[in-house]
Amino acid sequence: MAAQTGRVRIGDVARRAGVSVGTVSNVLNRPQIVTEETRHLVEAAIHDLGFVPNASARQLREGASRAAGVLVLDIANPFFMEMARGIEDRLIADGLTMVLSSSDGDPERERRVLEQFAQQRLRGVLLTPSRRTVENLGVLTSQGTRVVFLDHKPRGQQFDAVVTDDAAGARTAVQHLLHLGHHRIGFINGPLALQQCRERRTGARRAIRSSSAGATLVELEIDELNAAGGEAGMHRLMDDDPEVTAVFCVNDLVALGALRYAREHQVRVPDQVSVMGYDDVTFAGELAVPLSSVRQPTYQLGWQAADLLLTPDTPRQIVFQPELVVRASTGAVPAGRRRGRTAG
Amino acid sequence: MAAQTGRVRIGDVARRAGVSVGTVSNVLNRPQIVTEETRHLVEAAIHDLGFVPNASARQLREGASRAAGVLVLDIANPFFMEMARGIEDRLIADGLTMVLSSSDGDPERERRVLEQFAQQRLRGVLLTPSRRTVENLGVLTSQGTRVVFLDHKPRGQQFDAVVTDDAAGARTAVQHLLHLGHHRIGFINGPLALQQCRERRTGARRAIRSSSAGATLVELEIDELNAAGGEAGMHRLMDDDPEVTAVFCVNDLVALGALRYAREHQVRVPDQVSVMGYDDVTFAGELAVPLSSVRQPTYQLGWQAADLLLTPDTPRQIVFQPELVVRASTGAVPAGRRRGRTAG
DNA sequence: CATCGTGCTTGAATCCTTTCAACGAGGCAA
DNA sequence: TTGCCTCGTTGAAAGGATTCAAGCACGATG
Repeated sequence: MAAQTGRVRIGDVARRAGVSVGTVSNVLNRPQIVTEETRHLVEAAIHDLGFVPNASARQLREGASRAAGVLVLDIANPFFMEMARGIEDRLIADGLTMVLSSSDGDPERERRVLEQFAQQRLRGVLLTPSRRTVENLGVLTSQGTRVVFLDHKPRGQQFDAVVTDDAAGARTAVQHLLHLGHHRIGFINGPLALQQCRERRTGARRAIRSSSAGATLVELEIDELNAAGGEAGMHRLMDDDPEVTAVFCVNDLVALGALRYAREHQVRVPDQVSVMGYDDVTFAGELAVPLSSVRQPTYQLGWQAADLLLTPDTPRQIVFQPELVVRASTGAVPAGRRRGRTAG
Repeated sequence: MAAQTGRVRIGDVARRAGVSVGTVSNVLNRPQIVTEETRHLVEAAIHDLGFVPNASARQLREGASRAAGVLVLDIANPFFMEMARGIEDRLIADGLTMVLSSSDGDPERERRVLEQFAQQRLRGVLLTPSRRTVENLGVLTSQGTRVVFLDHKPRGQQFDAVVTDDAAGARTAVQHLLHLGHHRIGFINGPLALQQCRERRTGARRAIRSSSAGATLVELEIDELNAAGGEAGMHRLMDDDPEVTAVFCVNDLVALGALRYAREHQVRVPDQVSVMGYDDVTFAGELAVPLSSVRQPTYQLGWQAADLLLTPDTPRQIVFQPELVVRASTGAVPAGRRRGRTAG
């Protein structure tokens, strides 16, 4: 490649190879219809000049870009990144790129990102919704951009979606705690603006309601779905309601924080308090107290969602079932707290 | 916003507002030079028609996109995502978007991504290099795209870079183990194609060489920088060299795997073997055996790198110093193994 | 009343690639 | 030799926003 700094256009390549621009374009996009000889000529010219096609011009002409957008709630959460991996692998198979962004659960930020996506005329958008997502969606749909919901979907709407049954997962989690004999259960939940938080609440409540012995769910809402939030939540919970013997955390990062609080305040898990997470991230099994959790087929979820985006005539909604993973962080109710045996 | 499905162009807006396309463009890009009255007129038309500017057309004309590219080694590693957060926050301040991609340490994949970046005429690219990065860089530099190296830089080259002194970090880590009395130290390293792996090896070796009592570094290379790799590496190490009393892992995910292996094979940490990580990711302190590690100012690293990209006349290279974090996974040499006391 | 200035608006030119109807060359059949 | 086909190549048009020199209107000044 010659030391070529200036802008090299397709016309320069054509001139150098002694062919027309149309032919160069053909070499780039439909090499099979070009004579081998011509092709070599053009390829040599491209190489010599260091030509790199201008994606903007191509997109402008083609009307759509060769990328799909992905908007997740939290880029630092390994759960979403595992999902992104599944998405990217599927996209690459069709020669598409992934544009990844994070809303941090902030509707305004979400709006900005979706606006960007719309301006880019992406081939499609995959997103994990927050409460106001549907309003923000207008910019995309008005451009005819396909949208697939990831992990959750807006209630009662007919969008394409690949989801796990969060209500069922949360229900299973709380049922697990009930089976262990707990009857006063804390629930450290995130902002209810998030679909997943609402769904998981629904499931948790459902489990409580259908328990034969009357049990209580002590609900709590934290601002940020991370370890710091979990720590703060556990703090409030332990202070406000010392009767709680088990805590269900809305995800594993939050549970991580809850466990941290317990360790630092000499609350033994699970002897004094059981703790349950959600998502079953990589390190859940490796913690000081291996964390009981609810597993989702994360990679599959992403892969399927991308697949749905690329093959429009498949079924519209795919639901995965989550799976309970029991480890050491959940156990029987402490002796002194068992129902009916308090005091004596 | 009217239900407007077809493609709306800037000309349509102009016609509807009764002004020229130039004026609409001015409203979009330099609202301050347009009369308030005209501006309102145009904004109303934009809203009514549901107009969304076409980014491709804009970029084509402007010659560069309003985004910067970020290429990391592993999208699933919380360390890199924390860095990405720093980058994005800095970019947003200048109205830029972040395009995030992952090379998985695969030079061929890296090449493809950089090619994509080049075609997109990005405002700049931030990347964590693998060995062959410099060769792959040609496509970018020929387009005049600014490049800033992240976390590591190619040896002996004059590129813009924001790095931590990895050699120093690894040296500190191994010195810590030496101070504890270990003299046969395992080193589970990743592919030497990765700059960071080479640097850390350099530091580790340096520490060994300058130890007064002759100590040995037992080096081992694994294919993948993740927990599975760490588990396999620990396995090989324990089998091949039972004399090893301490293991330095090239990063925390690898250390996670090493700890997992130890737990599953009844190797007590740190009583029988000390384990040391690198990066100090979120959960390092919360593991079954809290992990000693080396902390980098991760978020700052990303933020500074983006800042360097955006303000070209600042110093060319910024070096952060890493910091030793001692936790429970490292301890004194087991009694029976102490130097000079073996057997009796 | 004429002239000059100020400041907003105009619209043609430009950015670069893809597409496709039209063209031309060469082979084959009549 | 002429006509017809096939197959590869050509080149002009299209795609949509930005830019900037030129135009215009209106108010102020001499």
